[in-house]
Amino acid sequence: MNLPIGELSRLTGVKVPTIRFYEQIGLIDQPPRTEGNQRRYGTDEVRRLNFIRHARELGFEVDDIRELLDMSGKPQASCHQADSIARNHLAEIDRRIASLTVLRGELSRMVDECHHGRICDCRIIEVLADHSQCVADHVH
Amino acid sequence: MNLPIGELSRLTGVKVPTIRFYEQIGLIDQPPRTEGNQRRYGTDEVRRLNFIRHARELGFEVDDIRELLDMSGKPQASCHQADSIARNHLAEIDRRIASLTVLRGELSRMVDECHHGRICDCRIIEVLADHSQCVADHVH
DNA sequence: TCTAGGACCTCTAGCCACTAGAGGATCAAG
DNA sequence: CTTGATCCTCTAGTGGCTAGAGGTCCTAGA
Repeated sequence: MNLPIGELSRLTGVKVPTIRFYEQIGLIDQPPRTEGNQRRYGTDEVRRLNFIRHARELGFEVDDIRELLDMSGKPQASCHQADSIARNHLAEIDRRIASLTVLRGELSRMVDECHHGRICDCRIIEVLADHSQCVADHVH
Repeated sequence: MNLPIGELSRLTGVKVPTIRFYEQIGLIDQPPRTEGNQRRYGTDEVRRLNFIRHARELGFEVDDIRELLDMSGKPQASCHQADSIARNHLAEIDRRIASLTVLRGELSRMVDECHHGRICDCRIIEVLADHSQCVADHVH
């Protein structure tokens, strides 16, 4: 216990400036300070910060994490809301994967059709300059 | 020709403030102005802005677009560089899809395991609070 | 007890690609 | 000539940090 910020950082894998940032936006509480004004943390903060890191790694936004943290502090409440946050996030990830996959298709077609000649014959530049052409080709 | 910015916006699908922003960062040239200081555009800007929009839709970054625009103005040059920009971008998209897919797997497992009870029994909260547990379960 | 240097502090600014809004000027149709 | 839609500049905000300046504190070794 009584960890300085660097130690907390090492234990949780969250960078020192990021911890201070999380404090600033109210994601973690202001910890007690030494007489010389340095932050000192306990094991609660380690848990909380780990929770935050896991959630960030799973792509949750800070506002979602705020709610999830609130919930984790009310063990008797229904987990309906947590479920709904997670499901929405999952749907969002699905949307992103879908749109990146469409993108990937177009890009890869573009790259495949480039015959490494001059700019004036280059499909990459051509497609960018006239996207409708590209779409038309594709439909055909 | 001699289009006001709103008209250019309608023709290209790029919002008015975004056009001004592109001018500010030097992606498009400063156009001539009326006596009353309003921007007037010609067909060149329509083409250029369409190019930019297509490239943005394909997820290219502004710096890449800058280079691609430069190239499209040098039709006799080799398209090697354009090809390389596009290939790098494709690789980046692949990386993003891969990491989102891993994420999707974890999230969907979490959501599936939630039995809609109380927070204290909720897998979603549990996984976030102790990620190692989750990974261990998965490996097992 | 002193000192060195690593860790800490606050504050500001920057990243990307825009978006929003205030407060005012201009343009074109009727 | 009036009206109201469009235009202008400027500043600030978005998200989630990251970087750097300029300074203070803590602690281990001499």
